[in-house]
Amino acid sequence: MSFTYDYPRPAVTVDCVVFGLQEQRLRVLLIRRGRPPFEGQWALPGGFVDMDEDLEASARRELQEETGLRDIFLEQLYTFGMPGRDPRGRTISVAYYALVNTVNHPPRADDDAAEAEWVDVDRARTLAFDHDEILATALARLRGKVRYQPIGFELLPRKFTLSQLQQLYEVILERELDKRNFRRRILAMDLLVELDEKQQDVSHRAARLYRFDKRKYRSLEESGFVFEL
Amino acid sequence: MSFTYDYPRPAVTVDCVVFGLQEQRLRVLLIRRGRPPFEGQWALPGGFVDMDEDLEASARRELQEETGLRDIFLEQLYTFGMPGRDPRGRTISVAYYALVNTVNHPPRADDDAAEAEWVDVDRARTLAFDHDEILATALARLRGKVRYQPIGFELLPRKFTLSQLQQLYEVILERELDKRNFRRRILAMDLLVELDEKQQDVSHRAARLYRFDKRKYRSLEESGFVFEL
DNA sequence: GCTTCTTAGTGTAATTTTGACACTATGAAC
DNA sequence: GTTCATAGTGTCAAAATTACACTAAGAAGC
Repeated sequence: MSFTYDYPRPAVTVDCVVFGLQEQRLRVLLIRRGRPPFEGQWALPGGFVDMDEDLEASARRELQEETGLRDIFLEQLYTFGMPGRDPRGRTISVAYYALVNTVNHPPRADDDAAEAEWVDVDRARTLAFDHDEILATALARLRGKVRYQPIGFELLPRKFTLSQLQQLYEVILERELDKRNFRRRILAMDLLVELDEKQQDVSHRAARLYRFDKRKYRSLEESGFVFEL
Repeated sequence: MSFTYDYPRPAVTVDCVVFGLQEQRLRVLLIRRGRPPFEGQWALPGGFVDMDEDLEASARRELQEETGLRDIFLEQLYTFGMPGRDPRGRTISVAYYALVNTVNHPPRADDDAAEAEWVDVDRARTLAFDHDEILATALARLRGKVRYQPIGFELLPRKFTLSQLQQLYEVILERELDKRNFRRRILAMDLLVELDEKQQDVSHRAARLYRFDKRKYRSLEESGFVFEL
């Protein structure tokens, strides 16, 4: 079967930059390509957009197919369309970035992807296509956005300690934060719920657990509150 | 002539939300469509992406063709691809937003566009396609971005007074600012060059003119400075 | 069970930043 | 020379930010 048009059309794909946190390092989920072009090279998960499918739905479908991830934070990043970025012909890629708690989401290769793996963002290099550039764009976006939108929580388990939260911000922003000042700030926003629970299985004093109250955030947001770290 | 592919492909377009300032109001440049679909309705300038042309180049070409605008601030906004957004069939639109000093850029209808006009952003409604949504997205982006990137200057003439700058921010952010505090802040950033010139042809005390020093901004930016209003 | 080790958790004082606020200066028009 | 419109300027109180160091808890090892 084939499809004919009066004017030439580019192919349209989606690619996803999935960030996760492992061992105090920021990671990105890559797949090893199982077919040409760039067979055997690391690449971002992604694929062609179906004709009757919304762009975000495409991204979610490809993620599920190639890595098993579903129901995660996903947001459009940027659209890359430089002629020549795909050797198969003109291809426009709508890139998304996603944040997951990697403990809940072990990688899993599937379908076209030969292999899926969490890679340290600083070590992910020479990816297929222009995926280095897409990754760099996603990193810049994450570093910018994390400061004025409470998206960092998406990288942590539902229950977390304040130290974990602080480490998260330190890893993303690449600078150290003062413990007391950090706690004062984040608690003053009144977005965290203090739980009646403590960390388990640590060989030192166990820290109190908190969770992020997304509903409270949404309602504060409506009354003009802006998250800012 | 026709073009055939093994799989169906969406059409890809670019659309531009061009903002300008006129009579202390924020305006958007619209064209009246000269052909179906939505013939006669107001729409954003835009059109189909050529096969060998970068996305931003497409946006600039369409802007020039339809409105005569060139060499302006232009940045990618978001990509809209909901099935059904174009009655002619699946169409994905990469939207850009632009900022111009409207004094230098009078509208001019051209080519496919029957008419081009600056419309008050609050009065622009029931545009063709999903252009209402694109405009709303662009407005939100402008309001967000103007606070932490010095892009507002793109809407003013090269030489401007501090009062004009303040009004600009008041219009975009939709709130009043204190004159003395505004001046203190903006001058403290050391991004404006005080010129040896005053306003001409005003029937009251003439204000000093300033210009934005983009080079200084870039160098401060590199050393970690962040613009913030 | 005592010591050690590791991380949790807490307060204050100095400095800086913010926000509120009102009058004089200049220059054109009448 | 009076009127009118906008330009331009400083201070003080309150709030926010920064820098900074010790005690508390609990598991591990002896």
